[in-house]
Amino acid sequence: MPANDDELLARAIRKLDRLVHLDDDDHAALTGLPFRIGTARPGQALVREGDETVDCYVLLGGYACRHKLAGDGGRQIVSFHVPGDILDIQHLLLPRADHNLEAITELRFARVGADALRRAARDRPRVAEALWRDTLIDASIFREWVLNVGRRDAKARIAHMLCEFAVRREAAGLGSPERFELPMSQSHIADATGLTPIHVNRSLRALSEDGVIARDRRHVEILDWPRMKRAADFDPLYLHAAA
Amino acid sequence: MPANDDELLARAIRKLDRLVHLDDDDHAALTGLPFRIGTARPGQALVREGDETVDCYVLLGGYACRHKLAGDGGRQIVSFHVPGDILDIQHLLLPRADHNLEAITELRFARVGADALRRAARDRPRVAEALWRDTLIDASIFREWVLNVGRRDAKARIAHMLCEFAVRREAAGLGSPERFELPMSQSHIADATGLTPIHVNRSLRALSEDGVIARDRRHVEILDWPRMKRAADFDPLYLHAAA
DNA sequence: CGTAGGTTTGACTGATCTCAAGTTTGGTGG
DNA sequence: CCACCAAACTTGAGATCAGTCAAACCTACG
Repeated sequence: MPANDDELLARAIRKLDRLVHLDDDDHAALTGLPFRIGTARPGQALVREGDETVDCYVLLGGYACRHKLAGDGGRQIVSFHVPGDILDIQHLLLPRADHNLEAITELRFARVGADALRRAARDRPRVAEALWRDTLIDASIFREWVLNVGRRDAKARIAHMLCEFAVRREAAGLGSPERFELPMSQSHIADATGLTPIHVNRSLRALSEDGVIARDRRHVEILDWPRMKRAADFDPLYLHAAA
Repeated sequence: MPANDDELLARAIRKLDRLVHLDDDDHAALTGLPFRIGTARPGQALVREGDETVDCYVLLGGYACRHKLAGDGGRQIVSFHVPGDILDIQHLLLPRADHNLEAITELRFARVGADALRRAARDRPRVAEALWRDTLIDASIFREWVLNVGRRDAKARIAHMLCEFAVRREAAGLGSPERFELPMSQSHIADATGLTPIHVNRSLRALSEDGVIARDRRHVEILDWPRMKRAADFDPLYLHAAA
């Protein structure tokens, strides 16, 4: 496991490097960016809808989500995030946040000034391209979520969310996709899938009874990956090998 | 109304100019891009999921949508498009299409080579920024759609879709948002909102009976815009003044 | 006209929600 | 180490929104 913040940040940059090959100067431009380390408690909001945007966040440790609120108080999570993810890149170019950014677990992150990052992107086309590409993959994931919430039944929706999470956390170097600990509560899963926590609970049990997953506390084991993919209607094309 | 293809293309470029101010050289770089005019019939696919990406499309006339298919055959429309929209910008940087692009009405469009457009973006930071910004607004709209489909009931979902369409077509210079013709069938609306066509029909009737809209064939009139916004839980912040 | 696609209506079914009540879990302080 | 508490999880019963199946009815267009 990476030991310190610098090494964790270097990982995030390597991730960008995988999206678009960066040369030494590009690397230098990114590693030279000033940043401040911050932490957050579970449930704490980092960015609120309507906020003016000042910083981007690089997740160093812990899990976070982005969500929006409906007028009737209903909450919709639009994405989950794992360490190494760069959050709120969209705020480099959009003046106001259109959604909330919230810690799920204890969080450690680096704040990078949006101005400085925007300047790096202006000066170095490949840096801009890598960041842009990252946001395009983000958008592809949102499209898949629209499909997930709009056209799949409860069991498939939840299974799909689990598949995506398993694959993305593996890509982030957090271990095997076959068995892992879920950082989010069943309420989080409900808000991500457009269901109620009660129905999430029942659907998770149904998936266990089907024999595709096993659960123990918040640990999930995917017993039969091909069958799980079928149950989830999961095809990782939409992740564009970001994961 | 604009008379010819060149004028229609100039409109699309002016739209980018509104996102990020472009100088004369930027304009020249864009207007100098080679393009081919194409047309499509209603229902015709322009891009299919899995396709290698070669071109971007600028919508000159008619309406289009992007959609994804679930394993069980269910279809989810993830966005509607009006003349002036640049489609498939994401394919500048992603090698394979993760969704389908389809004509709703008779369509007229310009195909621009992805290579040429990518080169323009590399050479001219402001061009890249404008295109990037356009894709970020796209992503914001997808987030709102996740919320729409995940957390609003049928009436609100449909009302929200109508509000967005009304605002965007007005922004594209296609006339008043108070009264307009819907290019899409009730099946299209169903696929966009995650409902069945039958329930869309009933919900549209309910909206009429509530007195917030009036319908005649495919014409829609929004009788009371403040009440409509409330019924739709519509707040245009997420459009980031793209519309 | 005749046909195909789109719209409308009705009756019934079913997935998911709501309300309500336990139970387990993990953390905190004595 | 134990008692307590809040949060999360689990289960049950009944209600409801939206889906399914089936059949007319438009309406545009060849």
